[in-house]
Amino acid sequence: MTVTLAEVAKRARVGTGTVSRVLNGARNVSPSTRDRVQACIREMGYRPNLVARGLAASRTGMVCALIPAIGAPQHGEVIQGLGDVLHEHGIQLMIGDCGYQPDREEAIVADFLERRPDAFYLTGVVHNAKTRQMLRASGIPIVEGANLTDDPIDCVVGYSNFAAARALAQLMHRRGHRTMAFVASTSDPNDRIGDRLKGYLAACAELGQDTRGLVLESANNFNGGAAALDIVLHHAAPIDLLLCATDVLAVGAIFECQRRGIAVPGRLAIAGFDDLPLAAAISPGLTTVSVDRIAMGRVAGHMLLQRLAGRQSPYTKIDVGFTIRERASTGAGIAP
Amino acid sequence: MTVTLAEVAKRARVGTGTVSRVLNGARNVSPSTRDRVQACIREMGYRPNLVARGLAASRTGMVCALIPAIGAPQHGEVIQGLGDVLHEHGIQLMIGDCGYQPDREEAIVADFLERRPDAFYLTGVVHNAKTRQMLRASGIPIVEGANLTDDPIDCVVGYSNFAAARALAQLMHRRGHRTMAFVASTSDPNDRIGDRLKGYLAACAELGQDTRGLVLESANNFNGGAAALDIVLHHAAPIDLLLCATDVLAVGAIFECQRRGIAVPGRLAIAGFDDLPLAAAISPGLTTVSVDRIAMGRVAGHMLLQRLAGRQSPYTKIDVGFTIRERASTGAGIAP
DNA sequence: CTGTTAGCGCCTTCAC
DNA sequence: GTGAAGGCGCTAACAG
Repeated sequence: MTVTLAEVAKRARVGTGTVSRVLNGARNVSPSTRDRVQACIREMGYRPNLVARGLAASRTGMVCALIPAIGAPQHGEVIQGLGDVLHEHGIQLMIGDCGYQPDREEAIVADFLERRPDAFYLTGVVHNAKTRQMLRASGIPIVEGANLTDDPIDCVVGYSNFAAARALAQLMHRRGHRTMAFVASTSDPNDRIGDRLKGYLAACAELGQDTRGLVLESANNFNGGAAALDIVLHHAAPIDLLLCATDVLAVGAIFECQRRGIAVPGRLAIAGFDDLPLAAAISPGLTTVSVDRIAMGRVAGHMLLQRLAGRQSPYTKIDVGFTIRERASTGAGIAP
Repeated sequence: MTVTLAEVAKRARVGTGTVSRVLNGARNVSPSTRDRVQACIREMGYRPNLVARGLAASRTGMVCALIPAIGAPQHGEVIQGLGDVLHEHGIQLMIGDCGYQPDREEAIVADFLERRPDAFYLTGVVHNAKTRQMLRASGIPIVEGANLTDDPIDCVVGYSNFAAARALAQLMHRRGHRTMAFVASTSDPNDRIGDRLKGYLAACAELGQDTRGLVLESANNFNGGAAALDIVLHHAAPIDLLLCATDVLAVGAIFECQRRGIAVPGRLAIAGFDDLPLAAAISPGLTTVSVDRIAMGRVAGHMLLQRLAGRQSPYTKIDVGFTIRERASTGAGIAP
C-alpha cells in the first residue's frame, strides 16, 4: 500500500543501501545517482517509515518529556522551547502528563521506555527510587528541569526555587514588609513548591521575623488563594504581606480582597511566583518571580543534543537564574 | 544489553511465538507454560520493545494529537480526557503543537505520519488541502474536535461554536442588552473563533441590533481585551455589552474597566467564551460559554477506539453541546 | 562510490 | 497447544 524504500531502490535501479544513504544525507553518493534517487522519491511520494528506521538504527528520533500537568502554561512554555530545539534536529517530543503523582510518573516512565526514546526530560528533581533506577538503567541522556539539585539522575537545568523564594522574602523585608505569611498548595506536593517554602522559611530564620514560620496550606487554585486570605485576616498578629507559592494562589487572594474591599497593597501586600501573563495583567500588578521558561526549555534541548552527540559536556548542572518582578501588589511604583 | 523476547523464550524453553502469545494475552496457551513464561519475564526484567512490535504488527499503539497551543488549558483538558481513555487501552499519545499555523500543522502531520500512528486527533475542522489529503491517504482513523462540521476528514466530535455564540447573543438580548459589540482575535485565526464571530453576526441579523455587525479585532491576550475596551468606550453609539471571543479577552477587558473605574456590568456588561477557571474566580464573575472539554476528549477517545476496533460506528459526528453560564459580569444575580 | 547481506526485536502464519 | 520460519522496512557493515 505505502511505498517502501526497496521499491524506490528498484525504480532508481540502485541498491537499498544507496537510497538509505541519500535519505540520511551521507555524502559518499555521486551527485547523479543522488538526483535520480531523489527524483524517484518525489515521484513515488515515498515517506520513510520511522518505526523501521528506529528498529534498525536503534535510534528512534524521539524524546520523551514528562510534565505534571499538560495545560499548565508554565510547563507548556518549557516544552515549547525544548520542542523547538529538538525539532530543528528532526527529533520529536512525546509528552506525558503525570499529574503531580510520583507513581503515575513511574508508570509513564516505564511505558515510555518501551518505546525506546533517545532521551528523557523530567520536570522536577525528586522522583521515585524505581523511576530513577529505570532511567539510569536505560542508559539514555536524562535532563531534569525546573529546579536544581546536586544529585541529578544525569544532568539538570533550571533555577533554584529555594533561592528565588528566599530572595523574594528578603527583598520584601528590605521594602519594609515585616509580618509575612506564606501559603502553599498541599494538593500537588512537589519539589518546586517545597523548595519555595524552604526558601521562605530560611529567609524568616535569617531575618528574625515576628511571624516567622507562619505557613498556610491551600489547594493550588484560585479558591485556595481566597481561602488563605480568610485565615490571614483573622490571624492574631496582623499580617501585612502574603507570599504565595504560585501566581494562581496570589491572584485568588487578590480577587478575594477585591470582593471584600481590602486594599492591596494598602492593607495587605501580596506576591506570587511564576510570572504568568495574568500577573502583569491584573490590577494591581502582581509582584512575582519570573523565569524565562522557554529559554530554559531550549537550554535543556541543547543539553540533550550535546549528550546525544556523545559529547560528555562538562556541564551537568545549569542554573538559568530568575528575576523578581516588583509590581503594585507590593507597593512598587506607588508613592508612600 | 537489554533482554529480548528470544532470550526469555530460551530461558523458558519455549518458542518465541509462545512468549509473544502470553505477552499479548492470546488464550491458546496452557496455564502451566504461561506461568513459566511469565515467571521468566519477571525474573529477567524483560520489557518488550514497542518499536519492534510496531514494525512487526504494523500497529504502534500510538495516537497523535495536534493542538494549537500546548499550555493552553482548554486544549490541555481535551488531551487529558483523550489520553485517559486511550491509556486504559495501552495506547499512548504523541502531542504536537501547531501554534495556530496551518502550514506548521501540515508539517507536523507529515512528520507524525512517518511514525505510523494508529490514529490521529486534530483540533478544529479546517485544515490545509494537503493536510487533509495526507490524513485521508494514511487510511487511519481521524477525529477532529472542538468544533463541528458536516464534512469531516473522517469523523468529528465537538460542539457548535457558531450555535453557542448565537445563543449567547440571543440570551443577552433577552436579558435586555441592546447595543453589543464583538471582539475576536486576529493573531490566531482559526475556525472556532471564526464560527463564534459568525454566530454573533447571525444573531445580530436576526435581532436587528442597532450595532449590528460591530466587530473589533485584537490580539488574543489580556492586553487585547484592554485595547478593545478602549475602542468600545469611544464608539459613537454607546455600547452596553461587549461579547468577547475568548475568556482571556473578556478578562483583559474587565481588568481595564477596573483600572478606569468603569462599572461592570453597570456601565458595560462583558461576556466571554470558554469558561476558564478564571471566569468563575474573577469579580465580577464572567458570563461565558462552558463546554465539558474533558468529556469531549473522552468521547473522541472512544470514537477512535471504536474505529480502531474496526467497527464502523454509525456516528460520524457527535455534538457534545454547550452551556451558557450567566454570572455577574452581565448582571446575573444582581438586583435591577 | 555502490550493491549485497545481515540483522534490529517482534508478530504471525503454518505445520506439527 | 506449540515450535519454526518468514517477514515488517530500514540501516549498517562489508566487499567490490
